[in-house]
Amino acid sequence: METDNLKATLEREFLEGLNDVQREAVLHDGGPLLILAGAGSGKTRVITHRIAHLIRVRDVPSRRILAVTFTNKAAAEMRERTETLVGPYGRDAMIRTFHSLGLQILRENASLLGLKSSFTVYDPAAQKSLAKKILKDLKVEAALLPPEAALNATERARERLLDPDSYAAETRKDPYHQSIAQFYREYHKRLREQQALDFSDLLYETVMLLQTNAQLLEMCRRRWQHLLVDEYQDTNHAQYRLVLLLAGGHRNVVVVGDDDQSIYSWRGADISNILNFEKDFPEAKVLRLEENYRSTPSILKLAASVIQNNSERREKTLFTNRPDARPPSFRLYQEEGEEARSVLSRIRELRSAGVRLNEIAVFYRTNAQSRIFEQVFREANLPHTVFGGFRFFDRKEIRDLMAYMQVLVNPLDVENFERVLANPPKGIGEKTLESARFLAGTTGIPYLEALRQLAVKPGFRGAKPINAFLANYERWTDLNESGERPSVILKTLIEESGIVEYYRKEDDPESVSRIENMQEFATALADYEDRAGAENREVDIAEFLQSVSLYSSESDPDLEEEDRQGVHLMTLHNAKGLEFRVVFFTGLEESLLPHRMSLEEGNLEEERRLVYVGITRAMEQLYLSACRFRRTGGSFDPRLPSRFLEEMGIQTRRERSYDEFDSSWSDSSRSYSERKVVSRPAPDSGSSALNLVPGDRIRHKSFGTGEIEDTEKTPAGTKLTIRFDDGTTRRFLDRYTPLERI
DNA sequence: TACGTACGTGTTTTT
DNA sequence: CACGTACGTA
Repeated sequence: METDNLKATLEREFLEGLNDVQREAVLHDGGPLLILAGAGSGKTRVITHRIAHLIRVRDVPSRRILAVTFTNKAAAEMRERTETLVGPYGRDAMIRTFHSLGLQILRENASLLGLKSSFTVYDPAAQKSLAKKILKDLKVEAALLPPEAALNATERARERLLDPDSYAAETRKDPYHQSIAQFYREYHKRLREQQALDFSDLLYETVMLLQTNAQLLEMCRRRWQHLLVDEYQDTNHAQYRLVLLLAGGHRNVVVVGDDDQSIYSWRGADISNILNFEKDFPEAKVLRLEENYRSTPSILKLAASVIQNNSERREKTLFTNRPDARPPSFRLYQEEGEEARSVLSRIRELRSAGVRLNEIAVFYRTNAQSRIFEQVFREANLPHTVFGGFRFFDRKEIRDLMAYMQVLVNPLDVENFERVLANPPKGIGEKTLESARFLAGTTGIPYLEALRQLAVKPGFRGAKPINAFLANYERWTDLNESGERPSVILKTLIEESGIVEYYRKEDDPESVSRIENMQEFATALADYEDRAGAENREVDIAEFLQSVSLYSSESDPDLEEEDRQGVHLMTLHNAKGLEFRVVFFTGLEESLLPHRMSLEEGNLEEERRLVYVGITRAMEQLYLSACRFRRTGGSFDPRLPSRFLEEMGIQTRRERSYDEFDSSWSDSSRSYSERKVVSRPAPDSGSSALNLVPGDRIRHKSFGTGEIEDTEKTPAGTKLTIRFDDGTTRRFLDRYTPLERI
């Protein structure tokens, strides 16, 4: 009786504040459920409340629940919010990313794959170094097939679950595609020889394992009786198959997503997974969450005006009952420095008006754009956090040390071995590495053994440094195998590898920070051990490296909370799933957004979704901006305002202040877009008429005199490369650049 | 042969 | 601007 009362109370608690559709989703009995959740419609809320409901009201043991997301950040948030609802009752719920789920299943069953559970997960650097060697061995010109392209193609194939044979079979017979097929075959072979997997393998091999091993599949289905998948619109084929496999028995699968927010097609995401859910599960119930709780009506309206231009989408209308606040605004700046300084001063105003800094975000399309904001904010002492750029674990000295640890765990890992042999420099160069590789490759002996044999080979001159290294390596291996604490091993490596001496150069502040980073790394590992120790878990190097490898490009797990202070700087891709009171959406320029590359790939609709994602992150205030000119690399190029601004009905003809814009825009966005008031800058206000050729002398009003070095016809006009007399080289589009012939 | 430096060249998004 | 390659020196 008492428990019934308790349950009723809990049930009410978990439904409180939810709308009818959200309640229906939480209460959904079982079986397949598709939730089409518009931006800001409370989907994370629905998922976490449903988990809470399952555990506390329906008595599902938390270890029977599996929730899958795409990013560690999202998983962490989901875990946190579940804990808020059910406290320790949710402790055993498995809330993870697809990749970490795969990794766990593979570790537990490595032997079924013919791998040791100590296998290595290659990071992009290791992948690339392996790819280069393979292409060289296959004698494929780098110009024909760059390593990145080869890797990209193989990863796409892997995501489609094509093994090298089926890939070769369906590949066109031109030399380019044949080279890729050949590459894929060799790449896969070498990864396995080196006891290594790459990111796409974590999904591919998991699917293969479950497909070929009925017993294991049955175990997984029994283990996870309820499956919840977030951001379903971003699943690739492998992830999709994984969901079908895991849900196959009980069919208790809830997927949540929004086709308008699919922004990862370039990573193999297939929007038809969400569009066809009802075909895969004909008995599926479909719910639509269309009430937005996040943004003001004018922000939502702006978002709708953009996204409605997409043709491939499920029509839906978001509405909100929130009161309107300050309408979104647009401002055009001269260059990115001005844009950044203006954002800074607006942030200062917001701060004095009581907005906390971590409620503010600055968005941009590419990571390179963060630089100017970091610089301006740093000079102004404005606290800020950059997401997704280079992080602690990406630093060279840290990666080097991780390679040292990695080869202690997996001596067959050639990529990390070569990194270790080359860093810090120890008298072992490219030629030696090549010989060892060749010896290992032709005789089939392990790389380490090849190195040993090379050192005693008559006539081989580079034996001394090899022997010195091997002696070190054996000592470190003994230390590891004697069960020494990982942090002690790391400290030993820092002291004995020569890495400190190498980086300790003169009074370079850079090298001081490198050495500090290494110490910090050792401390982080010691903390990790202590935390695991508190749970009575043994930590080995392999486990630590794994936990780091999956966090590679996200935030540093340790510095997380404290460092989250200040204004958030991030790419649009990083912004998905987050919300902020105030959003500065910067760099809305042609060739940046839509990005030139996407345009060439015919991916305009995805760029539009990116804009949609950006706009819908804003709760109260949204500031859009673009620049007339932008410095990229060495040159300073003119930019046109993004076509998406036109779609929003935003007037971009001349520079306007925020207030001017507010009054003219606020309530008439439609009529602007219908009249197409946006005009491009005059087609030619530059120097096209001069018909400049290499060798001509010119004068530029800002940069002085110089000589035309090169001209190149591009779709946008003729691109001039000018070498100025001060020695600098700059590139301009002739039609935008007034020049004087001298 | 190893390694540092000078130059030239191309530039999205990330688990 | 930052990375990768080509070259020159020890």
